[in-house]
Amino acid sequence: MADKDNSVNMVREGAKAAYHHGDLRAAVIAAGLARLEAGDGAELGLRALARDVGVSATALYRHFPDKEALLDALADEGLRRLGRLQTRAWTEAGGGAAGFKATGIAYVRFAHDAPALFRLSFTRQMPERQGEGRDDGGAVAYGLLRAGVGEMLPGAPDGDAAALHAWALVHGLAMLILDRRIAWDEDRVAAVVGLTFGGVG
Amino acid sequence: MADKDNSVNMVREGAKAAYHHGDLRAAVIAAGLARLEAGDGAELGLRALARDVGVSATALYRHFPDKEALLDALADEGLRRLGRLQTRAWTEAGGGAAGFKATGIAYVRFAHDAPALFRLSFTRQMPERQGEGRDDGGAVAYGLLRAGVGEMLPGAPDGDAAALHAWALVHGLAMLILDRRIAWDEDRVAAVVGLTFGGVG
DNA sequence: CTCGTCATGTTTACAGTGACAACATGGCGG
DNA sequence: CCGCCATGTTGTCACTGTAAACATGACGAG
Repeated sequence: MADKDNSVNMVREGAKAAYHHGDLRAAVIAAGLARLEAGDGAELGLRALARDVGVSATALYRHFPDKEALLDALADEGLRRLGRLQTRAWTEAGGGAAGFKATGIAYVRFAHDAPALFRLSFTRQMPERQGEGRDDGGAVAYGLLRAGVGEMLPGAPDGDAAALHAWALVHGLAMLILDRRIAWDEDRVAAVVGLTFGGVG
Repeated sequence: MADKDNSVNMVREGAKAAYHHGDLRAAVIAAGLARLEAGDGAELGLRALARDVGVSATALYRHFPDKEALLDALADEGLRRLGRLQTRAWTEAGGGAAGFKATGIAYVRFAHDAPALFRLSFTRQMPERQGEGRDDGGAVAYGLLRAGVGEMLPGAPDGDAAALHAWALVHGLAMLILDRRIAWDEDRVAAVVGLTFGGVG
């Protein structure tokens, strides 16, 4: 009658299940992403996450030192996806001014489409040793941004400021939309982004 | 020896303490702000907050339906402070282009100076009934922004887009700084903000 | 084949959290 | 004087992240 205890036990139903999972970690990350994609306020606790995979909660500690590390892994995957979306938008628009603008819009759209993942990805604070060889998933996104700015404004007096300006603009739009300060409206976003990113749309 | 139990009891030391606090709620909010100002990752739990005020944890439920409501109150105060800082920056700079720019910089500086409070203020999602007479603390800030844009660009083709553009820019900068994506550097911020807000600095 | 090793997963347990119900306190109006 | 009732307290619950001890089974050495 161990009913009142705060057990972390999971109920194994299928006798099929092997003792070792094969590739937990990957499975956990997948489950986490799925949970993030389903609902903005999706709460992902260790127990819930572990149950999704069909494993006991503490098993996750064999693959992540603590919950923070798990969230970091999810965040990194989020940045990776964002980078992919941006590169695709760039190429599909044929590069140049239109491509650069498309990149910015893709950034905001990603935030709108996957709010929880976007928020998680950027809310996670950068590690303290940030100077050196950061190989964050976000590196792709930022590299693309710099490249875009370089192509857009070859002789800009302050390329750095311009790049930061563009980034801050789309990031701000994304955040304001996520926090429901403003409503999602692709045309409006395009108009605002066009003010800085140039291009006619 | 009720030592192992998960009691919510607080240890009253002074016999001085009156049974009724007088003005809890205000005291709780003050304590919450103090806790937010001390450290970025300041954790504010009900028990800790209640202990600061010298009251039992569940007493807070007499003044706030739940923790969310408490956080909402703190968030509102944060927006209110932000609005005050912006108006002051505006007047101190003498209005006009310089004042508008100062307003933007004040926004980012506030985020840097009170990171936890800023984040809390904007992370709190707007209530669903957002259309009508929102009397959020943020109303001041946005009104100021619109006024600034109106003064700056009287005949702008798309004043709405310009206002949103300015807001998103400073909000994005603030968020990127909070999440340590970029470092706080007032000169750099001023340069970036100057690109949109005009003014020579 | 048998055995030991070792990564992986499970049990049990603990301290902490937000929240609710039942009870205590004491100021204020009839 | 007395009872009402807003305010504060005690006890308890379900839940969380996490650590320690234990179980399982794949795999290489003798």
